Amino acid sequence: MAKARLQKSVEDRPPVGRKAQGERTRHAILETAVHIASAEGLEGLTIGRLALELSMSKSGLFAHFGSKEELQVATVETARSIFIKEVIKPAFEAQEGVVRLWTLCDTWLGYIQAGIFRGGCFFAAAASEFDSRPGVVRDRIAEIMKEWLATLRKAIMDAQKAGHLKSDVDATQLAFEFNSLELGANWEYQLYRESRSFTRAREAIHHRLAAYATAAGRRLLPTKETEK
Amino acid sequence: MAKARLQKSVEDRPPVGRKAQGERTRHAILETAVHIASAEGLEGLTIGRLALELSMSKSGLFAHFGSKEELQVATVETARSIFIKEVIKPAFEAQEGVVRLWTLCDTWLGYIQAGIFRGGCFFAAAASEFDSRPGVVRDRIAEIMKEWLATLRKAIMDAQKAGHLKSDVDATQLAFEFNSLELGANWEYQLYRESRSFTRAREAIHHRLAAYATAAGRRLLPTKETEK
DNA sequence: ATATAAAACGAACGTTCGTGCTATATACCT
DNA sequence: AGGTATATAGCACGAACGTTCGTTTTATAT
Repeated sequence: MAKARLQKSVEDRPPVGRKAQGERTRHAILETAVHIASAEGLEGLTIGRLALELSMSKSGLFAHFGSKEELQVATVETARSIFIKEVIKPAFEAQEGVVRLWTLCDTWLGYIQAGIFRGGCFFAAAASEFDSRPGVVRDRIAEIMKEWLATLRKAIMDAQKAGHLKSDVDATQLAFEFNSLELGANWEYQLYRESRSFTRAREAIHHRLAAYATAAGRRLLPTKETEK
Repeated sequence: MAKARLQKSVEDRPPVGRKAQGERTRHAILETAVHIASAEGLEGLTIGRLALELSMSKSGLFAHFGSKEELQVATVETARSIFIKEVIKPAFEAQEGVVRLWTLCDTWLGYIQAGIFRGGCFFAAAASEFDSRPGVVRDRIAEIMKEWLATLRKAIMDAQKAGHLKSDVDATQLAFEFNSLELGANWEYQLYRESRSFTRAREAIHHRLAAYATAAGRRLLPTKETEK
């Protein structure tokens, strides 16, 4: 009785205690899983390989998930957190409007360039692997990508509302184009490892932003010299 | 004797004879392999599965290639032939210049839309699967993609030479952008199966062509109503 | 210090993978 | 007709796959 009450009060605190050990291991597993999966794919991510890399037993690792599919879903979820931390959050520290929109694209490219995931964009790889493989994994990936496209679209519309972009620009269309250019850069970079791919994508996006910007918006856009 | 002479005259005709039987089987295998691989990946393309689909024995099938890697390379090569037949050749029947350039992009999108490969663009899938997996398969894929980018780039430069596109347009940059938009459409379509993805890519490409075209080039560009 | 529940383990399951070896059937050449 | 290269099949292999099981270790709450 007293036990239950005490435990309850601790429940949402930083993970300490016997129950927390599992969570910590699980987290470590997923951290490794994300990087293997981004390079070798979510199917190439094998439980034996994962166990070996973490020097633990297959069965001990497996117990954390109950099935490979659940491991895959958990891995996707972990990748999403990383993506949010590395791309979304930094961009949302920028001022709403055309600056945030540019930062969003720029940071995306930066996160590929920095090699946050061993195999480039986790979701580009995962989407192309699972797009013709029905199931919960595919569904979750599709959801997350919709989320991302919506974020991009909203940033565009916010930039319009702020008077930085002309109002007759089709936000969905522009979001599609930006996303394509980013995926294109990722794709080319993974194949040829030339950083020019990123320059090209930045160039294309910047050019489009400058073309669609109002006078006010253009003043806020970084000049080419300012770009890193 | 008479028989032999007869055979020689037939040599380049549709394959007949005991040696030809192997070739025919091999061709049939690869035709099936390409479609499985485009959907399930070149690694997911398993010899057992392939044999089952063709109702022949694993070993009998295997004998045609000697190793899985060789089967994969041959599959990539087959996909290349199909791509050439379905995309490159039709475009090269169009007049050199901005029309051929547009046709090249339009046909590319059409070949995805038509579902020539079960899993969308074979090379988009293969590239993203093998980009972090060194070996001959990866190398061949990278070569073929360079080939495609070069074709796109040359079409752009030819359009410039023909006076259809402004000469200050950076052909490599534009080729990158067009390729990205196509890959983006393929990616989005595989996930959500909405044909709007193609409309968006066409819109973006067409818009760019119109912006970069000379007066002469603009006259040759299909109007939106003309587009299929 | 001891009871207890969570966490990790080792061994084995039945499949499927790619790859050999050996034998048989088929089609051509002399 | 007989010999020969080719094409396919049958069978077995070792390894790796995801998964299950019963047991042992570990950590904490009392």
